[in-house]
Amino acid sequence: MSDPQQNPVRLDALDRKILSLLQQDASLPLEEIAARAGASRTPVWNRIRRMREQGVIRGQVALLDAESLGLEACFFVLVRTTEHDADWAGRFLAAVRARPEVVEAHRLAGDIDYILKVVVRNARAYDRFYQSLISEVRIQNVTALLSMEEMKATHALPIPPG
Amino acid sequence: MSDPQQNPVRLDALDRKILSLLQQDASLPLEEIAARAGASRTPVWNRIRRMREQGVIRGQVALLDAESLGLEACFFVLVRTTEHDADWAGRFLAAVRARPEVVEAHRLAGDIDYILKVVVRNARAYDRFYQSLISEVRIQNVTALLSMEEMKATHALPIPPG
DNA sequence: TTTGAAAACATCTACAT
DNA sequence: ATGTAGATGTTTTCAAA
Repeated sequence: MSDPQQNPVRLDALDRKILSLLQQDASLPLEEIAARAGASRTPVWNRIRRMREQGVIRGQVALLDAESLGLEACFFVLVRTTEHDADWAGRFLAAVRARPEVVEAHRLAGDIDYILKVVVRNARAYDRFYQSLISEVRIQNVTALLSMEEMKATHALPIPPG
Repeated sequence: MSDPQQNPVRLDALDRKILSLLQQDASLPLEEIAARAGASRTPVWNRIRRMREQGVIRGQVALLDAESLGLEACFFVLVRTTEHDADWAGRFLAAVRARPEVVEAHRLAGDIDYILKVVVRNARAYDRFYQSLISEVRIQNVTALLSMEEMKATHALPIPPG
């Protein structure tokens, strides 16, 4: 937690194995993680602590089921703007950060300026979001891509080999 | 875990408060969650157990820092295909599921057929992924959107009010 | 809902390898 | 740097009030 992303940290095979287990299931007891990683508690625990301090492990969260929460619609929103000054960008950033239905937002290279991932109850809720967003910041062009089926979704990053 | 997404489960305000806390930080002690939710341990614990059984809570994972792992590039890949038969779709699904660098894949409504989110070390690694994918399944047209900046990224779903 | 208490677990230390 | 072992405090889990 102390050292947020001080870039490529050196990780050995045991570190990577531990990370791989933890990002699949962080509720495993330490002893189980140690067993599966082929080591014993103390070294595994020391590595976990070190990786937390280094910021490699950012935290631990519960994953919820969108459908159980009544969140049945997911849109990817492609945004083009004519305005590229810092003031506009700041207001757009604030608008996006303030809306919990925007679960992801990226600034892009190339001809589309931004992509958003928006999770809402239904199409009507998306429209409310959209109207609210364009009333707050001027946007040249918006294309909404509606997800019909989540084929794959993981929170596990691909851990590169050494 | 027993009852995967049996759709809109009834949740009261306390359930939602608990979920909101857990999806921000699942390492909080039960007592802390109870205190912040304004209840005591046992009822909170019973609700957490119930929501796990109902599949509202899908699990608990560690979140890793992409940069620390040397994963500096993120692409959104827009895929168009001419082939819409079940066989092609099955092979595409298998190809996508087999590749850990694809962290998300959706089948879309409309003129673009699929969107993928791909996390890799750099542009060269993306090109390897791309070459490998198109050698495995025929694809009509691919547009890759390169993320220059992750403006927002959360694993927390927006929890709708009652 | 609260309290209390048993069992499981994480955490840290010390020592040996 | 890793393993073993154990001490300590915390947390989960469950029973009972």
